[in-house]
Amino acid sequence: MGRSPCCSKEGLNRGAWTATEDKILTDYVKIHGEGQWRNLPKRAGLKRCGKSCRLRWLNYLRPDIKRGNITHDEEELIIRLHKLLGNRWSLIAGRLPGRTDNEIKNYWNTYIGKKLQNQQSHSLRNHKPSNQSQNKAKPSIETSFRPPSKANSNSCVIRTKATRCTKVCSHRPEPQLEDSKLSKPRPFSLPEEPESSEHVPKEDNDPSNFLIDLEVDEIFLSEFLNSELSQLQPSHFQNKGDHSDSNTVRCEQGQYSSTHVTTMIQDVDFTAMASLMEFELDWLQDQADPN
DNA sequence: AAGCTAATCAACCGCCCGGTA
DNA sequence: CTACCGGGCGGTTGATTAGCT
Repeated sequence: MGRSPCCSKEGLNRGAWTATEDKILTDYVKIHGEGQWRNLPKRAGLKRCGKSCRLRWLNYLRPDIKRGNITHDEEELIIRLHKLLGNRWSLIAGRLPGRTDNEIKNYWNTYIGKKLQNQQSHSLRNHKPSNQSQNKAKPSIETSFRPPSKANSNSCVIRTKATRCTKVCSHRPEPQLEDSKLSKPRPFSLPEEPESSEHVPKEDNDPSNFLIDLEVDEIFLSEFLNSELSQLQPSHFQNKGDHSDSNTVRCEQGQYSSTHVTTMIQDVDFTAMASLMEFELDWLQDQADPN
């Protein structure tokens, strides 16, 4: 039994949103708030699917959307979060204020993934490892990256052709124009040596300072996943029903869905995790009350 | 200058999940 | 327990744009 479609597609506008549609949607959400997306188009007088309205609002019209290029620090954070969370774009976006999952996903698929691919192929050329060592290689961020299908056919090909990224702007103030269409960010070239970040000054209000708390998260999550979960029964790692793994967190070899983690949390020995929790709680307290 | 190619990213699609009646 | 609804998510598509020849 299939689901009923979210809306009748007949007579609805598709494709790019017009300024008028944007205004109608923005005005409506400002007055009535988010939610009830299915009914929103009818009530607001938009010839759009409710899902489309939600997406437009979340990815483009929300007032807290951060426009402009992804900074070097944000990129680092994305890479590290992706290492932890895999393609959980919404979770990753949750740690990057003002960035949307769609934006991060696109950014990953274009810049970062490509860069990592290039780095990988570069090291492969340099080291030429044996097949055996290749097969036993630990899954990494590089191998977990999957480029868009269009690029699949030649995903192993190293693009030597220059791209159109000619603007070097690793850290610059983003334009804040009224018309978001006019301020549409254009691509920028990634630094050749991402490790050197000395040219990127840190500001106090720089959201990329989230890197700091990521240190805690990463330690905590890694300890949690790697130590406690490894002691659990294999049954814990089975997906419930025949659902796909769309809601799972990939962490090296294991996959854990949020519900499984909940189940596992119920089963683990909490005293064994006390020190980890204390560490996290201390840190949280420090954040809440620095004095 | 024109045509071609590749990159970008907003938008779409389909599936899944949680809540509820 | 089941069906349905609303919403969210990740993967994919395609129009637009920019760079190259």
